[in-house]
Amino acid sequence: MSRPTVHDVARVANVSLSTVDRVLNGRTGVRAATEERVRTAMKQLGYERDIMAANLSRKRNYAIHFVIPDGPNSFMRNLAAELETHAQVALRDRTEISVSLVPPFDGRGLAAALRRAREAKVDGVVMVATESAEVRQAVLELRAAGIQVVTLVSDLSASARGHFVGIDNVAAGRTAAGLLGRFCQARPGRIAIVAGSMLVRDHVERRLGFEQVMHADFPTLEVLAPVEGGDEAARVDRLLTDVLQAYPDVVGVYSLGGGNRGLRKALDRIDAADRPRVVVHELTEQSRTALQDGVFDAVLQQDIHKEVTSALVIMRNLIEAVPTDPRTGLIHTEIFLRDNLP
Amino acid sequence: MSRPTVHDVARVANVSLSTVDRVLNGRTGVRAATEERVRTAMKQLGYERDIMAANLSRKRNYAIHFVIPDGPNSFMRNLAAELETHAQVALRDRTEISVSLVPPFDGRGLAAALRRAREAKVDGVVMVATESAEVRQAVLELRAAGIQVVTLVSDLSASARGHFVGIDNVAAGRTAAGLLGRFCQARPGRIAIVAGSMLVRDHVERRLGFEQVMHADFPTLEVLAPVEGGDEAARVDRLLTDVLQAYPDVVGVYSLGGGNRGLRKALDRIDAADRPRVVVHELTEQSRTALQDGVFDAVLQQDIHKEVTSALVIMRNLIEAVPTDPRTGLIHTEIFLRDNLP
DNA sequence: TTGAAAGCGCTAACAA
DNA sequence: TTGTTAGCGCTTTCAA
Repeated sequence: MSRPTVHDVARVANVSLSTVDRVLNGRTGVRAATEERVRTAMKQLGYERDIMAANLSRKRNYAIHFVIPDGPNSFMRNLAAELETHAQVALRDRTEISVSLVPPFDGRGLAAALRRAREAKVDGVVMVATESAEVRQAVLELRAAGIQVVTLVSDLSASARGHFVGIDNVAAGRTAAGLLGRFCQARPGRIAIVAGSMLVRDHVERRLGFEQVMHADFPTLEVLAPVEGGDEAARVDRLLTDVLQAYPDVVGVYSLGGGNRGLRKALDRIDAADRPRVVVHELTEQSRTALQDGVFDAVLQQDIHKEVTSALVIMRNLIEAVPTDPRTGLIHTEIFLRDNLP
Repeated sequence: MSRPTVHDVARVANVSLSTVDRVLNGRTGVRAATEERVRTAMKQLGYERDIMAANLSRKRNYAIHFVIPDGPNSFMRNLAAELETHAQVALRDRTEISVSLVPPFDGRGLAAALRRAREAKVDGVVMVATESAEVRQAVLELRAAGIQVVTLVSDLSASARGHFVGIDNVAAGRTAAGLLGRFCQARPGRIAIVAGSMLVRDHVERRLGFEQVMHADFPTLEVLAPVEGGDEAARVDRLLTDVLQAYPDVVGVYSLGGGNRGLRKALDRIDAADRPRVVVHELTEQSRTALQDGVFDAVLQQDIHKEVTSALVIMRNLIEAVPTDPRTGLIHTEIFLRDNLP
């Protein structure tokens, strides 16, 4: 027995197709009594609308706009490349992806891009959020215009966004500590932290989680104050080299931002036997090689492909007002050792 | 500009809709010259068939049958629950999911279930494989009957299955070794392995990967021969207790199958300070609690939700002869410490 | 070997 | 307030 259609509902409720369609789509112009009859019929038959047929009829296309930061950050470059790929495939699912790049950490620029998206009358906006009052305002205006909003990678607090897709950065920091702490139990000593900038929310959260667990579970390891390398290789090299000279008993390093090339350089100056254990973020050519060479011990990563896929699924569900499995947006922080490199 | 349709192709090639349809679906009865004209038109227009419209027209329904092990193994219970959930949602995608349970580690029972699925004329079968000649034979028969086969969680060697969805179990074993080896560097000693059964490929592969890395990277740790607990708590408890008594210098345990409750029981009999480091598979109520209590150090996990979702996507693509992004079936082995429990 | 026409489940323009 | 009818892009009889 195949599933019931609008025809079946119409027949049972003793009305025409259009009337069924009207109540189905919440359009006006149906007497309460009639609507009731239709609803009863739908219940009775267990009717569920066939979204694909509906989309076919409507010639429905989902226009989804991504707003992501511009600049040299290799993670964001990967994101852009990922979107390029998805744009092709998504077409088959009646989804048109457009992308605009905005200056990083610039609330005003982001807000402007959101306004442009609203004027372009897209169906949904996915953005890597920067915290700012203007951005929150722009999001409210999008929602008021019936445009769905999803945050990606970086969330927006107290916002009207429909969903967040990304990893839990506090948990990532905690995980780094859980690993590094266990790795370093053979010889107590100090732990160095290399950050990009404490002006960036991810980094702040990662540091927070890291220190939480270090203090609670590995009290014999003393955590030094973070140095800020601005995600620049040369600066990271210089700063870390200074730290390693000032504290010869550094047994572990957590790098929670970019600039892994500089990190590696600094470490290569030390004898292999004396090198600290190292946990870093983001799987790149650099960090992959360093893992293989045994210079880095673990890499934490967020899978951009999964993030974009999830964002698209969530977006379509939001647009169709279909509920989404809450696990869809939850991106697990992946852990790579040299042993499970993809 | 909306995408080209069969009408456009027909017009450009100067043929009728049915002729376009014939070449589109590889049916016979088209002159070579005509077919060529149609193909040229499709190329020229960049035509891509709208699968949703095609399915609507065909009243296509995908009947997909899952065969999974029965018994108390909580990972498999979760899988069953997951399928229950998916069955509801999948209906919206014209997919009917059915499930049959077979005794674990029983090739004959699995083969019988596969035969029944063939007689039920489903479109595809997804199975958690047990290695056996009968199973391989049954798979060949399915394929001969035009039924697609996907293996889930545990693969079938030298088989005709169309795809495998699951984690890379060799890599998982290697990862376990990478973690456990680093965790145990403080005090050298022996490493115990608890397996379920060497009849399932995932367990064999995990052991393989584990021993590879242990021997190569941590030669001071001696790996004992695995004990087979059949994924049963009581047996795991008994076997591990025996091992721990026979070898008081066991500093690490890798449990690559089920029966974590038994594992925990055996460990609880030891003083906290003397307990070995422990890495296990599958996040369950049991293992989660043990992580929180510090009895287990790390849990490797495969996300069942993602696996089922991927299996369905791949299955539909296989049935439609549409290529699948190779990343779809590749499920990352997630690593949980007490610090990143979801 | 080819084509015309009806229909899949749903929507929308137009009538009544 | 309700109904009729013609599609959406594709498949499938049935004729030619």
